[in-house]
Amino acid sequence: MKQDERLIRFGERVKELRLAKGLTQLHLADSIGSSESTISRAEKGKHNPTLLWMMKLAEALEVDASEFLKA
Amino acid sequence: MKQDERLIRFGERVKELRLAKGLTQLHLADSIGSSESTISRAEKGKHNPTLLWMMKLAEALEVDASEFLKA
DNA sequence: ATAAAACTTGTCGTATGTGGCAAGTTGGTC
DNA sequence: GACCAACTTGCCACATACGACAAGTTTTAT
Repeated sequence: MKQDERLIRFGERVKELRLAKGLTQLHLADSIGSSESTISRAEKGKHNPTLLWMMKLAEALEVDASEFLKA
Repeated sequence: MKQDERLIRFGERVKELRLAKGLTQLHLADSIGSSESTISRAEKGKHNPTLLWMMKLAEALEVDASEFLKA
C-alpha cells in the first residue's frame, strides 16, 4: 500500500486509542481475530482497511468507529 | 457480500447524504471515479468498502467521513 | 400506459486486503 | 552487551473490493 496522508492519520489515531487501553498490537490482534502484522501495517498507514475490519477494531477498543475518522 | 447490519446502516447513511445533495448514484460515482453499481451495492449494505473509498465519497458529499459511522 | 431516468444485480478481471509465518529491528531492563 | 518484549516487514495464499459492462427492475413524469 502506498503511503497516503489520510491512512497515516488513521493509523496514528488507532495507535493512540490502543495505547490508551494499554494493549499491545498482539493482544489487540488476537482479540479481533486479526494478526499483529496487519495491526502494525495499519498503524503505519500501509493498509487501506475495510469498514468491517475497522468496526471490529473499534469494538475491541471500546470506541465508536467514527473516532478513527474525525477530522 | 453477506448482509451485515453494520454495513446496512452505513449504506442508509450514505444514501441520506447523497440525496441531501440531490445527486444520483451515477453522478456521485462519476465524481469519484467509481461506478454506479458499486454505489448501489454500498447503499444496500452489500459491500464492505475500504477506508480510502469512503474518504473519496465523503469528499464528494462534502461531509466528514466520520459522518458515515456515527452511532 | 408509455417512456425515460434511476436503481439493482450478475459476472468477469485485476488489484489488494488480510491472516499466518518467519526474519529482522527497536527499545527497555538488568 | 545480553535478553526479552514489542514492533516492523517480506512473502505467500486466499478472499474480496471494485470498476466495467450488460440485463433487468423500479420509480417518476407525462
